[in-house]
Amino acid sequence: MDKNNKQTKGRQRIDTSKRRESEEDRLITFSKRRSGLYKKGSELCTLCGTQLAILIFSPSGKPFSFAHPNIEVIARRVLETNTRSDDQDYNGVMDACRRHSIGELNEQLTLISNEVEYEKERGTKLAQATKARQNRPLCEQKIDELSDYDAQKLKAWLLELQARINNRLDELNAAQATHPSAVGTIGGNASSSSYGYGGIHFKNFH
Amino acid sequence: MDKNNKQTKGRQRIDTSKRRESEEDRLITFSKRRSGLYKKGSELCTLCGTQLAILIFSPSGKPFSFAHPNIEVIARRVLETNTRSDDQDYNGVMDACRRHSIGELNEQLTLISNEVEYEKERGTKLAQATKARQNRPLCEQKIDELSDYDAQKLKAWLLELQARINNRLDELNAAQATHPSAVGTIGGNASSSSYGYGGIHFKNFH
DNA sequence: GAAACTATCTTTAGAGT
DNA sequence: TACTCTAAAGATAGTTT
Repeated sequence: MDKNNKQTKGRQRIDTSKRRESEEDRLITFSKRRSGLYKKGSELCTLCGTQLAILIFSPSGKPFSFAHPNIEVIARRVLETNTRSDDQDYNGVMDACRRHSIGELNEQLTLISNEVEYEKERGTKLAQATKARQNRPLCEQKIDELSDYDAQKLKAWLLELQARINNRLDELNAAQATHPSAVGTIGGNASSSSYGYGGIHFKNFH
Repeated sequence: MDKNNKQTKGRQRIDTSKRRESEEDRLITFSKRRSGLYKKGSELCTLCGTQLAILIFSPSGKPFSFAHPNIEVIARRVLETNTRSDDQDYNGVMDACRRHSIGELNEQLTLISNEVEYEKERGTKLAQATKARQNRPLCEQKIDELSDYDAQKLKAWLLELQARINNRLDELNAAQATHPSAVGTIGGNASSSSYGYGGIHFKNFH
């Protein structure tokens, strides 16, 4: 090899504001960067003591997830599903969330997120075993494979939520006459406080 | 300038397997790395055409989120919020977040996530304005302040979900007699698809 | 005290195996 | 297909403004 001729071209710049055209490149990049993202997330957790959940759907629609904490939660769920007996621990997780001043709905969201992840995985596992479920929509798999315990719990929450929403709807109906619909501009108001990477926007809520 | 006299020490290595001891360092690191994580996530979305959601709870329990897609939802909300004329407060609270696209239940998950975030923020804003609501539970604030549109939508989804859950419960009831409780090991099943960084585990669902 | 800077550390694109 | 290697691109810890 010529000394001036580097052994490889090394890392090349790519335009991160464009989708990779090649199917193969996209797959490779997805794999590499997903790992990178998980690692970053993991480090954020350990360095700052945060809790984190990442959900990714690949170009082909495959779901991937990363979360901290969750080994315990997922493990507990597996145990629960297998033996189903401990409300204690289950509620303990919820209480822990509450104590962290995460709002109730958010807590439920996290809970559901876990459901989804767990059931999704279990669905896949079962699918591998039976192959029969493979073509069913993901959402059905998830719901249809909820444990009795989780289904009851989820149902209870949904009922409660629904009641509150119905109240809200009643409220809105009652106030409908006095509710004018005004319209404002986005750009003018949002520009000073919102920004994005590559045209995608995000928010922090303080 | 003398090249040997560096202006700064530049980036120093830190141990990513340990929590930052200093409260201040932790806060700074959290802020910087959260941005970095969002950026990585964003790039992954654009490069590979994936759909993504990230939820982070800061050490103090504050929720942060990032998702792709959903700019439209946010945009509509900004419009809505702008009609209320307290844009200054709104801007002060807003920071950043990104959105792209996702699968069925996850789409709903993101939707709810947005609901939560939006309502939480709006709840806070209103609380600042009126002070009266401040002592009400967050969850009530959120539900009670849902727009008619969102409330209807959320309700519709809940009804559908509920129907599926009821089906599942019926299924479980019917199968109860024939349902032996099989027990499997966690490690055995999960090991082939889970691994981790620094003790935090994640999974891929194939 | 947030934003900018900069030297260094970390990630990763492309190529090879 | 999945690792490994290399060097450039990119992220960021500590500092300065």
